[in-house]
Amino acid sequence: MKKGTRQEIPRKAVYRLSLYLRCLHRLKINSIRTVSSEALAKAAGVKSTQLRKDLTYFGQFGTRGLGYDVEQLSTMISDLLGTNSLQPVILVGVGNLGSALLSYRGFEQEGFEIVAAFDAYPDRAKTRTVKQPIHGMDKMPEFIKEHSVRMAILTVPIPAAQEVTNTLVENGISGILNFAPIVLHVPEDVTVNNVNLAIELENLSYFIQH
Amino acid sequence: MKKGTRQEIPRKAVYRLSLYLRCLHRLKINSIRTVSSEALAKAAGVKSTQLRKDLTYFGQFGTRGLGYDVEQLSTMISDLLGTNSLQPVILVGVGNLGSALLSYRGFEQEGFEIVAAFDAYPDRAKTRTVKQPIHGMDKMPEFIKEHSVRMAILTVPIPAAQEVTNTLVENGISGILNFAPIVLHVPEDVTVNNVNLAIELENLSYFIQH
DNA sequence: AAATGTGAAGTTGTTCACAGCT
DNA sequence: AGCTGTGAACAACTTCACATTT
Repeated sequence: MKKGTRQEIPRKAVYRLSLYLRCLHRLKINSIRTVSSEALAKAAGVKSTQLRKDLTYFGQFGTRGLGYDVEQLSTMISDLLGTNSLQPVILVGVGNLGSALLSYRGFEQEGFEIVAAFDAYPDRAKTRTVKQPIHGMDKMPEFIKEHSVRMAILTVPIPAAQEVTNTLVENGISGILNFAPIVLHVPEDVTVNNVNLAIELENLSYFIQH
Repeated sequence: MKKGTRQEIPRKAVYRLSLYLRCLHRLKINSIRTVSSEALAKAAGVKSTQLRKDLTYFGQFGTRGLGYDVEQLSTMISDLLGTNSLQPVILVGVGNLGSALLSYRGFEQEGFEIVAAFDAYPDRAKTRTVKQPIHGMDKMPEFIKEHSVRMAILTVPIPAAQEVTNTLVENGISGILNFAPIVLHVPEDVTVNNVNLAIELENLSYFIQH
């Protein structure tokens, strides 16, 4: 249905577009107007041919013999990713990790704002000093609808993860950043990105010995 | 040099081995002795043929007509990944995210112990209540050598990231879990796994609108 | 009968080589 | 001359089909 005439952008390419965007921001700060695929690719840690191929998935932005306009290219990528306007995000599960993420500066710079947090025991969670309001789980459905929230960060314990996910999905969330080390089952129009810190370490552990 | 006769295990397969290991642990807890590739694959969210192929990269563990011995298979995978013995890890950069990770329970269960933390301003960092000792950066080289630490979690600000990385590498660290949104340059015998939370959100942002 | 192990086929993602602009 | 854009070649990964074992 969604797979119309326009070609799909490979998952990995979308990920790299974010890397390019970071580098373009840095160039902009340094008042650099134009950049070649070679230079930008190097900054992002990829091959220049890959960068050019990635861009062709959604258009042509370069000038042959010259390179890319930094301002224009970053606008095009931001538009595509949907980070030009500030997007509201909610966080569910205000434990250690959850409260750290609530205070994490890295999101705002990239166009995301954690507007509220939810926890099964909001009073206990409130002892953590964060600027966002912390509500009970029962307030979640209404909040999501009222504020048209589409993305959620999930930092609840394993036993609660699937049930909370169901509630999120039922109320209109279509993107979940999941920190619970478990496979979440969701309808196919919902995207889940898993971040599993223990697995990342385990992965390192393998590569340092082989 | 290291690439002897034994076949290399694809990066993605190594990652999935960790997923299988999680599922096997859960089966063990429920006193389940034997499992088929079909059942285990389903729990891990992959196809059964992929699971079997992944396992053949490093051996044959199943019994035809029956399946895999849960205990034996999890031991084999743990051995391969190197998580059978508790591994010491250090953390550098005790800010919001860093201190959250210091308190995060998820690591210990999987065979990793954060034994110490380092920060440029250890006194400020010490106001955060974590159980690990927090040292100044100058103590790092000696500590790494003395305790034979090989893995590090990097949660320092961007401007410090490359310099700290150099120090880590010079003193024997060969695996880095990097949370700084920047491409780290390291010798090829050092492995860096990047976790970039803002990019994960940006990625979600793309997929919820396409 | 049930389930693994694996060569071969298929798919996806990456790099090359070079044509085509500016 | 310099650098982009892209079809074609290549490489990596996934799935299939089925022979093999218990």
